[in-house]
Amino acid sequence: MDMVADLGASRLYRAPGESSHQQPQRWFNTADITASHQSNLLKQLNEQRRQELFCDCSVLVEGQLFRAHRNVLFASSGYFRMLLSRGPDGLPETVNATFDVFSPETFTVILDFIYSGQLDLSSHNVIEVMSAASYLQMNSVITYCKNFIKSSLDISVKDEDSDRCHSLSETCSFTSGVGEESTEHQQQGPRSVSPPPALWTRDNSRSQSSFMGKEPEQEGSASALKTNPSSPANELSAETDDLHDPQDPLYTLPGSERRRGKGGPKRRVPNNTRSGQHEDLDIQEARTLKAEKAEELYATLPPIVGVIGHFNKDSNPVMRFKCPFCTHTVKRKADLKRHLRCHTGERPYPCQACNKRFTRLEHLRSHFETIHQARKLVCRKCKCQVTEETGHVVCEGTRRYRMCAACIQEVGCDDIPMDGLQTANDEPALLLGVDGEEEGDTKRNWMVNEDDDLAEDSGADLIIQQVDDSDEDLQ
DNA sequence: CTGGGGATGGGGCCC
DNA sequence: CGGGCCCCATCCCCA
Repeated sequence: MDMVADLGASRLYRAPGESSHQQPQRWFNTADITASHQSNLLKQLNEQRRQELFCDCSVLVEGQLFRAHRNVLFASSGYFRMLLSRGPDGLPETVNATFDVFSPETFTVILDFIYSGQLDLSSHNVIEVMSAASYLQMNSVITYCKNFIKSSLDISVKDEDSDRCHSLSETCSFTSGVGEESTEHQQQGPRSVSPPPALWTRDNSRSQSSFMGKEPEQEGSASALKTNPSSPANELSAETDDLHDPQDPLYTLPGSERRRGKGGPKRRVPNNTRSGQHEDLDIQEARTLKAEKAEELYATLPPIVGVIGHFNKDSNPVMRFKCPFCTHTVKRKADLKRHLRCHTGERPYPCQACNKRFTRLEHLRSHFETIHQARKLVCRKCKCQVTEETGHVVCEGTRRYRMCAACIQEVGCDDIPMDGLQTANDEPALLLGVDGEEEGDTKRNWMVNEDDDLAEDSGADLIIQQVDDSDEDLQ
């Protein structure tokens, strides 16, 4: 057999006995062969499982028995790897495992994935499947679940996200479970044995919407996340925190801004390629979708579970609300809703000046006041107390801070590239609306519209100005 | 390497 | 129930 072409990972081989002069030629793409072989092998194994042929492993989940092959489980799950590789004397003829930390339905989804590569995720089971996958140490399933949740949460439908949506849909190709741990990053390769579910399309926001609306009647089926205090499922919280694309401005990782290093705030690239009318329509549509998706997000979360926290002095039970993602409980439902943002990554409060997003308005306000408004009456250099009159406001890009007159003089205006000295009543540009008109609602100062352009981060610019903050009062 | 300070995030709870 | 305040923990930067 001659190798006639090298196409990267896949190679083309000519069939035996065929010379290059013979026509027509039959080409064998080894990648196709491999995919086909793996697919057939998996089908065979699945069939054997269904007929309970050669099954040497019994898994009991809440009383329901599942039969499987230990080598398949071994190859698919870190948990089973540990379970099945212990003991110097080898394993008995049959291995039994018992689980009470997830439901039989959930394990069915997991097992079907292992044997078919099809992960039957829905908005109602994704949390429990992810929890079970975490317990069973099936990283690829966790990744799929994360992507699924992220997609559910991805309420940003900006054009700039299209490419990411595309890549997301690609990374959510649901591939074979066998050997997944070693090949889960090769999902775009020829190994993919099944197409992604219908919802994973390029425009995943829309498809997700339609998907979400597909199973409203199963609301009650989404049981609360079952956690085992000693189980790896407790890693779920950390795992869930990880699900956010650090590049996604709407769902940045908690603290990811800082982890990203000293690079400036991410700038949005204006899309000039489309007509204004089309853009307006899209923006309206995007806003509608965004609102709908936020509703869907909370509608599809696992039900909030009321648990008895403790007994008060009258021996009456005190109800608390349990987070479906972690073990945290709170007194008030509203507090739980706030807490959930640390799991969902939702950051609904963007800063007008730097586009950094926050989970809470108060955090945004605090950020805006300290970073962009120089509200702290302290000299940044010598830390001495200054007043609004004596503290000169130094602008560095979108950052503003105060320096006392002495420090200003010490630094020397010659050393500071100054764009000019603004008058006391000048509003900094970043506090204006995008079209330059001052907003009547001062809240708009730190809120940014989705279609607003970012304030330019003139990183090198340094402007010293005296500011009368009296009319910058935010509330 | 280390300690201090700033920025940020999250929880409790009051209004 | 949302907004807001206070407090604390953590991370990061810088001297």
